[in-house]
Amino acid sequence: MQLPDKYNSKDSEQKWQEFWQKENIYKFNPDSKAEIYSIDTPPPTVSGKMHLGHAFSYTQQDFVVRFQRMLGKNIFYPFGTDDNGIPTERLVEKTKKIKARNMPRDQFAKLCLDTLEKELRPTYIQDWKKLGMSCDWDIYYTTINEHCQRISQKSFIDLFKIKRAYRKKAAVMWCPECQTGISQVECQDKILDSFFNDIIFKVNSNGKEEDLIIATTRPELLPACVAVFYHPDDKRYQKLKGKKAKVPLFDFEVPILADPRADPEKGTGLVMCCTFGDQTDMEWQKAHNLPIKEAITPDGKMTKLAGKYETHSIQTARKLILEDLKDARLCIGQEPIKHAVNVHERCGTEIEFLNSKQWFIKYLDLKEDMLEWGAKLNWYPQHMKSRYDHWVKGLQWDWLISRQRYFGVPFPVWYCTKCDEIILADENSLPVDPLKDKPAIKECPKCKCKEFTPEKDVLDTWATSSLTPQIAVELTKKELQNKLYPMSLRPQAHDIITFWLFNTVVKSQLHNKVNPWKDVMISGHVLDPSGKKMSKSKGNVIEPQEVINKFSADCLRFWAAGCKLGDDLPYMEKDLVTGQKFITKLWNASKFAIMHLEDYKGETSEQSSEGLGNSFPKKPKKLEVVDRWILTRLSKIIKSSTESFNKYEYSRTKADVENFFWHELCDNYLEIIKDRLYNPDKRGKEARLSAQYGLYTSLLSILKMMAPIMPHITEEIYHLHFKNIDHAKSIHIANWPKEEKLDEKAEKIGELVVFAVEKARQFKSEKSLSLKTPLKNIFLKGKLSKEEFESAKDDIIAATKTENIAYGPLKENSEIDFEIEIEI
RNA sequence: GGGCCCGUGGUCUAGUGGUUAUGACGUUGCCCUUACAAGGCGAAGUUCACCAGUUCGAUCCUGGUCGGGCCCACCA
Repeated sequence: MQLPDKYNSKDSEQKWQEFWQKENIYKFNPDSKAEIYSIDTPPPTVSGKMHLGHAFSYTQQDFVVRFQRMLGKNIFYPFGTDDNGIPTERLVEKTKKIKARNMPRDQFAKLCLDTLEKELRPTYIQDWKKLGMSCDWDIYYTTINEHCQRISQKSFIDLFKIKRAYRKKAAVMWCPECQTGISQVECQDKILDSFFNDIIFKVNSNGKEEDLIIATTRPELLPACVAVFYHPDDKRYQKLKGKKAKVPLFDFEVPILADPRADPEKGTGLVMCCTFGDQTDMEWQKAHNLPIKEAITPDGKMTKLAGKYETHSIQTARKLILEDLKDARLCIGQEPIKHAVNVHERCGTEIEFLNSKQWFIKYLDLKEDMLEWGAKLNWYPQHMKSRYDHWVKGLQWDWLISRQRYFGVPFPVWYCTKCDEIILADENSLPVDPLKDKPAIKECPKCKCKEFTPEKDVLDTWATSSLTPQIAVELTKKELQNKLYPMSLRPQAHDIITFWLFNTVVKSQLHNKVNPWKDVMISGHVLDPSGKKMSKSKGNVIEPQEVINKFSADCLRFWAAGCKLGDDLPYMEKDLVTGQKFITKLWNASKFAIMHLEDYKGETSEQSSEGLGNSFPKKPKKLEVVDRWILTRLSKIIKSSTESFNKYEYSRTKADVENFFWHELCDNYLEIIKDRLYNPDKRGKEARLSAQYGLYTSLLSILKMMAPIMPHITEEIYHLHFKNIDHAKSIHIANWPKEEKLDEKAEKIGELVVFAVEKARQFKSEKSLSLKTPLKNIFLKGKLSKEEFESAKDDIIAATKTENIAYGPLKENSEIDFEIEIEI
């Protein structure tokens, strides 16, 4: 067969992606009896572009899934998109130049849905297909569709029934930009420039008015000041006990109190407490039963408490108040500082604390259980577990699940207009939108009132996406669901262990008292060449589609397989070249092999009825020693690769197979068997058949072991020839190669052959001779017997192009295995 | 302040209680060898961050130092 000289990755990748889809190669088989391997695929957020980090971690999970599939398992590999919540809102607001809060909720929701449907989702999903992902694309969900809304609302109702969901007025973390409460996990640190301002409070001390200097970064909160604190051991301020301080500009008095949480080292050792400046302020408010003063409105403006500063923004009020303080000589110093503040991870706005009525999931009492749940998961790599533990130990808030937003899953809740009784939706009517729908009951069970107020809030997106195992599994028929859940694997990157992984475990345990999966595999991040995280704001982002266009998906995957699971990897374009070279080498070696296998039918021993490639050809009666050598080497590689893959160490499989293919198979084996392949008249038909068997078996095995990593090129080569004998519809549903009995003796002899071949090559290279230059004499010494040497003699002569070869024994106690002298 | 990870030829990395310490990219020499010249085959290059300890022996184990990254906390 005449094969094209070059492999065209662009055509090939598209061709095979279409083939896989058309032939349903990756389709989950609900009727199969095979062991099920189910994956809780991460649903990517549609509102962003796919970035290299996605490509990196999604291909890594795909390696594992493809391997499991070739082991013969029935793969349940769904694909979803996460498109509800603030990210979508922000994108739609930006592209359509509108504001959600200025239009009716259902109208805005419809706009979001339309935009998703028509503009965002189709091209987005296409990007994932181009990576060569082997998902069953028909098992599809979007976190905003009815299916997900129903499951999410049902989850809420169930949690309410077991008294885990509760509603309470409390101080919550608030984003003034998004105008919603947020949860602990959505906060991020940001270092900002600020000033530490020394402000004068007055205290009446024995009839005299004295100055108290208090340092603060937030003078705009003066109107909400409720107390002044000092440390109980701070000698300077003991005399202030029981006195009152007068707040500057606002001229009201607050108590001066002692509390160990006041740091004597910080500022002047005096601190003002305002509800709600930060978390300590809230603790003080509770501990000392201080009044609640709200200075800030939900949209980040000053309240009427601020007097003449009312309606100004926080920033402006800060500026104005400082100016006024300075004018009144009440601000006597400013020290520029850099300090970390909490910002909302979606928009970067500084977090405020606001008193409001919200829904929570009660779980702070479960910390011990959470640690146990985490310990029951199989973590790959193991050390990622500590991130989970660390997060659990640091939890301080119950999970705030209500969001004062527009596009999301609504709470299935109404309130009695008169008595505020909570009315849940009927479970059979889910999903509901309380803004449009009516509750099932006609009157309040408590007060008989007939009017209800709908809950306007929507659920936190994580309240829905933490249900992805149930969401995916419930897309199948009921009898299967127990087999699919708990799932086999959760793959994801390490940045969302505290968001998605943690929340999913919590929900699964609260609902079903089991972990949602057995294994978790955690991928690392892609860094820029200088080792920094890639992010839009830094402008160092590389788009995977560019990489695929310039190189190929297989190259990208080969690159992603080059680092250990969980490791971060700096992206350097030159590293993609390696994969391309590998593809070229694989193509050329296959071209050579297929050329010499054209007449090889292999007398297959058995054929699989299911079309799974397990019909290995019969072993020829006589196998040459070099062929037994390569097959033994191959078996060892198969064994180690299989073990590595089972432990999610795909990078090791890749490295082992790559090395075996290039340096053992191509550099040596192919060179050694050429003589037998090309010259059956000289070496005999049997010797040729033996070489063909070795060549066929080792190359097919290499292709199969590389198939999870480079699915396109391996499929292409498989179909060019190997399929005719191996009989699988696709290499990806062919059987993973099996190791065979090792032939230790042949392996030793093979080492001698390789030694001679490599030395001869080195000899010629050092003398600047062409590799085809004939050699006159080779004197070999080794610990092998004369007969053992003789069994490989013809192959050594042919591969080194030597006229005469002599062999002698090496001393028993010699430290080296072989010795060689070469004469030209 | 706490936790986790990491520090191996110029660059990125593999790895193990005893190896001539992987491999790739880069550098360099040679070779049109009947698979492979936008290629192949050779060669050079690493005191395995530093210091101490355990050990017959440490790049690998322990402790410390320095440096880098990530996460969490604080954030008046």
